[in-house]
Amino acid sequence: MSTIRDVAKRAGVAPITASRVLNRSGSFSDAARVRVEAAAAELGYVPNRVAQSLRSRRTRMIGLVLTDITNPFWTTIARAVEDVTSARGYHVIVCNTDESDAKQKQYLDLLLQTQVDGFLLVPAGNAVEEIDRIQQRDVPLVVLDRTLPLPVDVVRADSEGGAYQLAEHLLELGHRRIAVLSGPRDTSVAVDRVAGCVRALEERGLAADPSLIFHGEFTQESGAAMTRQALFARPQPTALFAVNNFIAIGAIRAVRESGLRIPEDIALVGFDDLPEHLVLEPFLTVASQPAYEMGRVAAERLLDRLAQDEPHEFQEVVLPTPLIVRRSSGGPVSETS
Amino acid sequence: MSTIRDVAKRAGVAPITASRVLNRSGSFSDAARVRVEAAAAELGYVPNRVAQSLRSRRTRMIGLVLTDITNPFWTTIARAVEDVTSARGYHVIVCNTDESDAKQKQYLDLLLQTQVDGFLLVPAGNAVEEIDRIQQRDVPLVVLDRTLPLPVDVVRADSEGGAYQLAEHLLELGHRRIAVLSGPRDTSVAVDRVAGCVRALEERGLAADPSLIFHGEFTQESGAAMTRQALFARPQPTALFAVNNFIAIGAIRAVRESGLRIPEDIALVGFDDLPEHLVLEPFLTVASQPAYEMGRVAAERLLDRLAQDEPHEFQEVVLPTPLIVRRSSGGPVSETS
DNA sequence: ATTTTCTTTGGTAACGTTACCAATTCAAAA
DNA sequence: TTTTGAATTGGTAACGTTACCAAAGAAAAT
Repeated sequence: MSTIRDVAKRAGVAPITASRVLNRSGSFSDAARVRVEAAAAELGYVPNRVAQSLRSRRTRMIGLVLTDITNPFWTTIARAVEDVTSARGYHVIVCNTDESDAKQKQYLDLLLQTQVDGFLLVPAGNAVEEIDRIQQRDVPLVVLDRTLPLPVDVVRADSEGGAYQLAEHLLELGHRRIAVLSGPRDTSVAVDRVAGCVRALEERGLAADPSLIFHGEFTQESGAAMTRQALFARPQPTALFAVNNFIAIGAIRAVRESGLRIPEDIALVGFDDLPEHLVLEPFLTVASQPAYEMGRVAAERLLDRLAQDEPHEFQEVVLPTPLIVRRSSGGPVSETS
Repeated sequence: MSTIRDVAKRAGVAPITASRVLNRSGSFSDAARVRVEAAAAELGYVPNRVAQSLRSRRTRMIGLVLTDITNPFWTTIARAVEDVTSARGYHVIVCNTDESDAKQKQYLDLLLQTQVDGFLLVPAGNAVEEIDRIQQRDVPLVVLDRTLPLPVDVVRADSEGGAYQLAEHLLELGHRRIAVLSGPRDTSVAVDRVAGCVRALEERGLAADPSLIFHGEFTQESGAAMTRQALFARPQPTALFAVNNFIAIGAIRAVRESGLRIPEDIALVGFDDLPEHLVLEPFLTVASQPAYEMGRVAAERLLDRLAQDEPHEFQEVVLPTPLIVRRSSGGPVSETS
């Protein structure tokens, strides 16, 4: 394969001049430009980004570390990130942690070695140490979706507020026993969504029943398992609150298994809308997170950080989570139910 | 940031010895190993993969170029690819072409510059020239999902066979007027699925009605548009055959718009199952493609190609597309319908 | 005509690593 | 004791590019 040296030789200039022409940097004569461009075309020259990166200390790659790209919420975010970054000449390396601390650490280590210019991270578990290591090395990082007890840029949705709205919606419909099906306790979104729900109850002078708050994982299986437990509670809850899309799907399955109907026998609300193009009959009442927007904003913020050199204030961007009422939450609940 | 030189100095050895210890290559004494490892740990040494790549001419990165990761079919494939390659220390760079030749060319060029070790490509449009360029440079490449008139490794599903089965299923139910909603003519899967359908008709001595074969894009909008046209045909088709999942969803929307019911008024079959975890009520009769398996096999094949040096025979792997019968195809059609 | 300034060009070195070759050490074999 | 061979270690250079510095030439100002 030909190098810039070959191009330069063929054009009768020094390699550095060829470099300047090909990168439109520095100055060069028109004659030089023509000859270099011709030589490059004739040789089918392909610049070697690895060498460029070594010299310039920039790889134009960013690491996108999320939990599971198979979840449409993350898929959409990944797509947004790719759209934004590729428009500016960056490549995206995608990694799935499956909420595992070990995998997360491994990926972050590897990405550091790869010298990615920046990180977009959905922190799994306790990522504080890892993030610290990254910041120590001055690699820009934007945390997505979740908060952490750390000074760091964050782009997320309003989990607490969304949950509050959902709970309020259920309360207005007359529900008083609401089972909350949540995720891992060390994940801010799981905690925030429970908190929003509890606040809605308390603002109405109602106490949240701790035995109706479940913590599991963000999976269908866990959602189904929590639902089965919830249905054992007496008096039985009249509504279920699933804190993410997979948990909601598991809940629906488990409710059906039990022979109950949604919303006639039990109401259900959830978080995260599924993309419009995937769902035929939108059915679930949700607090919808603006996934594409989150990815876009996070990627733009990261690129901004890459461009600026001076240290900066860390910012937290919180996007709204509008309530979308559909059938699953049902009409008002009669007093006897 | 510390380099291998710093580690070596601190350990009192030459850089090359430190390199040998850290990479477990060549030979070194136990004493050297201990000192180098200690030094590396104390300095928080992070090997620079860019420099390694420049020297070794391997980046341990592969490019995954597909049409749109937002489609669950591709999402699943991407996940499989990431699982397989990351287990062997490779990174995946994901690119969305949206079926655009221009975008595809741009991405492939960029990935060549990046010196990825290999390509997994879902070719958009006429990718022959681009692929040629890649093969010219001896970068291994595996084509996913689609065939091309080129000697190249391919991993795909049995489109023709799956379509044949679907058509047969409809014919057995008594349908005679089947509208085929297909994708771009320059995409092998679009052509193959039409062909499978036509073969099923012809084997029963029936002629395919060319006015019932539509070519559009692999999108919901296009699926809906083709469906509207199909419904204008007289006599009206009794069944619709959507060649991919997005087209099927568009078809369902358009049918509903028209006031008809599936399957009572018109039957529908499709290609590509949606992942189980996304669909509450599986409804669509489909030829299901083993997406994860396709991604896995393709990634493994590519990694094998990277490992071997000698030239090899190109292989085409065709995975089965089992028929899954559900409600959307309906029961037998009465003669009068 | 001389000085100043700007444009263009090139030489050298460096980014961090490892391939390649050569030297040294040490133990085992003769 | 000498020889042989294996294990260990290091020096040098190179991967392909561009940053940095300096020089040469051209154009403008005095």
